Amino acid sequence: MKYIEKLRNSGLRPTKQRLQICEVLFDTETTFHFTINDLANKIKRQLNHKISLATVYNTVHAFEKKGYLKQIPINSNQTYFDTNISDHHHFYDLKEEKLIDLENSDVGPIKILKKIGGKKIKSVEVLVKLED
Amino acid sequence: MKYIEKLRNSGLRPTKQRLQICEVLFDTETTFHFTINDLANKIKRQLNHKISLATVYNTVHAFEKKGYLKQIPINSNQTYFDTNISDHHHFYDLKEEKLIDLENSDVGPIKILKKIGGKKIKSVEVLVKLED
DNA sequence: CACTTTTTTAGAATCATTATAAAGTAGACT
DNA sequence: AGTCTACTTTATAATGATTCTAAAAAAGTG
Repeated sequence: MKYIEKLRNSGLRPTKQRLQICEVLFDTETTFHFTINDLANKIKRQLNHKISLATVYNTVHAFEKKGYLKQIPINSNQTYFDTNISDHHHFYDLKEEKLIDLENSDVGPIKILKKIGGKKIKSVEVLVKLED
Repeated sequence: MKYIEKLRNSGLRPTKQRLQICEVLFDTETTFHFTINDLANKIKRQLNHKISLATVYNTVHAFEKKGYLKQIPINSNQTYFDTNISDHHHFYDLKEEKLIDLENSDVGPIKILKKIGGKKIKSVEVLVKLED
């Protein structure tokens, strides 16, 4: 199985649950956005059995820490994650409450002119809110 | 009192609590970032009495809806607000867990090349994460 | 297999936020 | 000032996402 190596290399034991979550997250044509709840439902639908919610939380956080998922900075009562870990941005459709990817190439280059002493820029994320 | 008009013009009755919250929020040299909890504490400290937490929530949301406050898009267990309602951005210092303003003039112009049919851009917000 | 460490799990705990509904207040009109 | 109505405030309860707990299960090692 192709995810066993990946997990081992990250120092994560390739357990049944983690491998199944990998399938649901990464065996897809396209990347997608999700909340923990979305993911738990998708797992149940797709694998026909449930994985404990605590495990889903643990796994998503572990994957995020390892860089296999990204959190999307947006204000919502739930946390949104993205399986697209490339350097990119988001539209947020306020009416539909839906996120849409915005590739880096669709945003002109961003220059941050202000510097903060002793700190390095880790990421630059753009959120474009849309209305009708 | 200078906030009475402002509130009335927004269709908000100028109640004692709202006026006091206006003082705490807007009678300052500089703008600032806060969570509801920060604000509730600041009120208690500065006015020497408490305003019900529910009222603080109600008022902050009312002010945000009217455009007197902005929510800052960031992932945290609490919601961050900003009394700086000018078009600007933020640094987020991951180590200190602190927000720092980033004026529009400190960010090169941002061009959003992708268009979404029937939707207008309401805002463009940049979050720059900082590490050591 | 025996042993240690990590992981999973159900359920409880936490904590920010929102809802409720009763009491208080503002504004308008006499 | 008094009356009326609609809006506000308030304490408290309810909600709901997330985290914690600690016991059972599974993985890795020899």
